[in-house]
Amino acid sequence: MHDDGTMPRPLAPQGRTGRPPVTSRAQILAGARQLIDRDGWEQLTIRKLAAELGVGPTTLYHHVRDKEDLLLLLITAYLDQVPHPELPSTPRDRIVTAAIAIHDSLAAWPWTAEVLTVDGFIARLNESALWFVEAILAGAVDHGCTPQQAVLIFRNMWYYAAGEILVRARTKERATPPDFDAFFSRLDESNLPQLTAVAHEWDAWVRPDTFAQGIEAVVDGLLAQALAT
Amino acid sequence: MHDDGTMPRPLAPQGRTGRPPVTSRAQILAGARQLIDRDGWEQLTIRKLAAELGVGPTTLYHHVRDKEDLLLLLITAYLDQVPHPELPSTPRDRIVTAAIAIHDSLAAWPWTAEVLTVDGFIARLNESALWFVEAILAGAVDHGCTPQQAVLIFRNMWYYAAGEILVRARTKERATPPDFDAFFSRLDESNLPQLTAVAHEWDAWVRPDTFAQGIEAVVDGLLAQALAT
DNA sequence: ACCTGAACACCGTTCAAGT
DNA sequence: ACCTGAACACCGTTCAAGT
Repeated sequence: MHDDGTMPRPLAPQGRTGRPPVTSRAQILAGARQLIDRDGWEQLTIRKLAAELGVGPTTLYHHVRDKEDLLLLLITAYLDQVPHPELPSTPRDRIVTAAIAIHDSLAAWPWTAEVLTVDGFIARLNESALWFVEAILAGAVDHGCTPQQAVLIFRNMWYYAAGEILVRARTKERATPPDFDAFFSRLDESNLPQLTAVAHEWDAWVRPDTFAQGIEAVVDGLLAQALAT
Repeated sequence: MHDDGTMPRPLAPQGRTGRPPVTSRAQILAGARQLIDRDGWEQLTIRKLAAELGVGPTTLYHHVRDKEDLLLLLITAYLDQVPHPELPSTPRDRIVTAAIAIHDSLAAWPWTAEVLTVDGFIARLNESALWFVEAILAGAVDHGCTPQQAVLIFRNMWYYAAGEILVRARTKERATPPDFDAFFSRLDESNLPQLTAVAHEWDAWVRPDTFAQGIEAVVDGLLAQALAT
């Protein structure tokens, strides 16, 4: 549990004492975001960020616990400013809408994929981001699920969304993958007939973003299973 | 496209020439696996692996392209030895059975999560592992899907499975997460009623492995959507 | 043909010393 | 209180020189 910067710090009697700060957590987060947007996610290192801010690398450790903490603060601040969508009237559509909104926000900033799977990620979100979780849980309960079913539905949707973001984030843009031809030629048509039949189309079929369609199928499947038991 | 070691190399006229090899790709893969099993995934570095084998670190680069290549070879060899399950008679159950089998194999060796999302992962699998992909595609087609629908169903199942493995692989074993109490106390009951209501149960509800149940719901949702259009 | 050590170009993080 | 450089303990990879 650490200071989130919203509490005014009690001042020493005669004002501040000791060496004055040269930076702050807010400046560090702003610098990190700038560095990522300008030079790419791979360029975000503690040392480069410090250089960007014009401070010593070790100074950052007075403002964030470690690099993972920095990343979590960054994603939290980002999700905090994501607008909440208008929710439709049926519970099922509310679930889908909330899921698409949070997914699209994360997918738009692909480096977030690197932090999505850290232990206790959901528990570290702030209230604005938890609004999406609440919308999904409430939608499931309104649809007729028990609270426990709602939690499991959320978790399964999270697996799907996180998997989609992670796989796509690491799929480079490219015309045709380098060894795709080698891949096709290795296929044994008699053992793998379906795969052989679709091999040449695979890349083109799999490239378009079908998250919205996919999450609808996932949600419908999960809701149907919950209500059937 | 590189030598996969199955082709006999043509010998020079008078037999081999030049400095004799001190190791081989097979030995490197065996050493890597031993290192992971004994010391954990984090301990697998090029340098430590070379030390384990008693060779110079740079020697490995004559047998594998780079570290990612090594990891892919390792997972390929592992998946190659995974037994193919008996497939049930209905297409829908064949899809579910194949998915659970491949998931459980990957989940049993959690470090594989690190490689699951590399670009073109599926295209680098060998025939034995592609058997699972074929089983899922064939199941979908037998159920009445078009080949394109079958490919998208496979891809969506892959997102779900990969997400589950990735999230779980990074979730440490623990009684109760350190700042879970802080998490609960931050929640505003009036804005987040559902979340507040389930907060204390969340961890216990989410901990059990429900992949088999989840993939059934996902498959049913995807198949229903495909047949409806 | 294959192996090697040295070197390059980095990392995240700790810590004692300084202001 | 806060900042700093030096240092620790590493990485993956390239490359010229060796056998």
